Amino acid sequence: MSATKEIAPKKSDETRARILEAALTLFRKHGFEKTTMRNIAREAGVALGAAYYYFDSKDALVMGFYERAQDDLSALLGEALPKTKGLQEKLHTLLSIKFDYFQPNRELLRALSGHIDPEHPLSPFSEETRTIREKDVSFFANLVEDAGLRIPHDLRMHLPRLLWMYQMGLLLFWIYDRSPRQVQTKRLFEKSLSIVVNLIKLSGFPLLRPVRKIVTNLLEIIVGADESAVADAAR
Amino acid sequence: MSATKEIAPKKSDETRARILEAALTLFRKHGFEKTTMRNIAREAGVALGAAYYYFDSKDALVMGFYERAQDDLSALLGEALPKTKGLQEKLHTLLSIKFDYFQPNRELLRALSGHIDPEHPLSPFSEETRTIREKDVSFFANLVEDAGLRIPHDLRMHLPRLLWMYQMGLLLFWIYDRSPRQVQTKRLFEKSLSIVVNLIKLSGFPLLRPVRKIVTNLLEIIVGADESAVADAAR
DNA sequence: GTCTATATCGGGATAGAC
DNA sequence: GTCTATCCCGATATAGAC
Repeated sequence: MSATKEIAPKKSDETRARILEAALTLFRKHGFEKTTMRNIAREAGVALGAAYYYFDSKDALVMGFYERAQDDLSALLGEALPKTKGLQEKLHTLLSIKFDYFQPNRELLRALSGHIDPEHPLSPFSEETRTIREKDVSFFANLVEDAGLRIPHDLRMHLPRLLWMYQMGLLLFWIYDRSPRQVQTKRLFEKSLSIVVNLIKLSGFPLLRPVRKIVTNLLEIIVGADESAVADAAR
Repeated sequence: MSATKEIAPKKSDETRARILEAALTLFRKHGFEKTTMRNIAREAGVALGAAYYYFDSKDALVMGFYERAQDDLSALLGEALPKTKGLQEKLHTLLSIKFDYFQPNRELLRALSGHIDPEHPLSPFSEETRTIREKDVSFFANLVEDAGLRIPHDLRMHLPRLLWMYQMGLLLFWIYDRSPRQVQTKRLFEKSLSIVVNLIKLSGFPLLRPVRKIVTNLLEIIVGADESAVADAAR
């Protein structure tokens, strides 16, 4: 009978949600920097200490935002992707959905884009965001799988991560795109996407083998650095 | 007689230098975040107000560091580069000198690497750092000039900026390289440099014209975005 | 113009009472 | 779980010594 643990998390989990909601509202309205924890607490109708009780820091609120976005996007993608065919269409759909989803929070993302240091908890490369990142990479892995292309093994093993980085690059460009309705990003997106897809399709072409080797060699140095850093951290 | 203006700026310009020096020392010793303006003032043997008299903010101290680095590097490069021959050797020398110069401040640079937003004064892409950046790009322009290669016009006009971005990428990788003596960066550097140089040398090869077009097209979208942003800011 | 001393404020974060 | 009080620090301002 006391299944309150799993079934009814209503208790004052709702307070937490209210605080997060208040924070996001204010972030969107006045920007991240200008929004103070005091404002957030007031907007949510709690005391400052209460806000800190639920979220260890202002950054923890951002983490809450990341997690919610991941959940929402997971649902949206799971819905839309199965209806698509081919690598290009799938990638186009995935990225379009992300752009649409993050549109209202573009300014917030800009304020957060400074977190590039893998040591920083909010960095897209940090240990703290690892599960989010890996889930995100897995979308690309599934997408490549479902596209059903024949891709050389050496490239294939890096492809999900590579596409994830392509996505991050596009998002970064988009965040700082000051053209009217981010049409520049749109242009870059369309143009680069077909190049990327063509490169992947061509990658099995025997003549391109040396080129592929050069690319995968570079990749291995970069990823290798990543892995030894992880090994480092584990010690 | 009263040529104090140009000849003897010793007055208490020296104080300014001392404050900057104190700041850098503390940044190196305790990191950027943990160093307070109060500490800096104390280390320099002046009052807090004096520190703010010379530097409007903690960030202004960083700007001072950038400017000094630019001056120092300008001298070092002007000394070393004329003794080199060929694109590869020149690029290798330039980048090696930068790595060596920044080595003691690697941690500081890591703390600053978050300034990626072109709106932020300390960003390498900001208006405030424009002259520094342009001077830096001009090193690459001269270097390409002096290497005396025949390079297609469409690529040549983008090349200095492109090489500058290559440099920034390497520096970024280096800043976060956790391998023993940044040997990973060393590997990436050697390997990528010869690829870059070979690509440039091959760029005039007629068969590669379509490839070059693809690259320059993408570049123009990206740079175009940059320029319209500048035009935007001017309005 | 150069600098000290000090007071004040805003905001992130914490301690401890209830 | 929630609130009040408090601390720390960056930043600003002011009054005044030299």
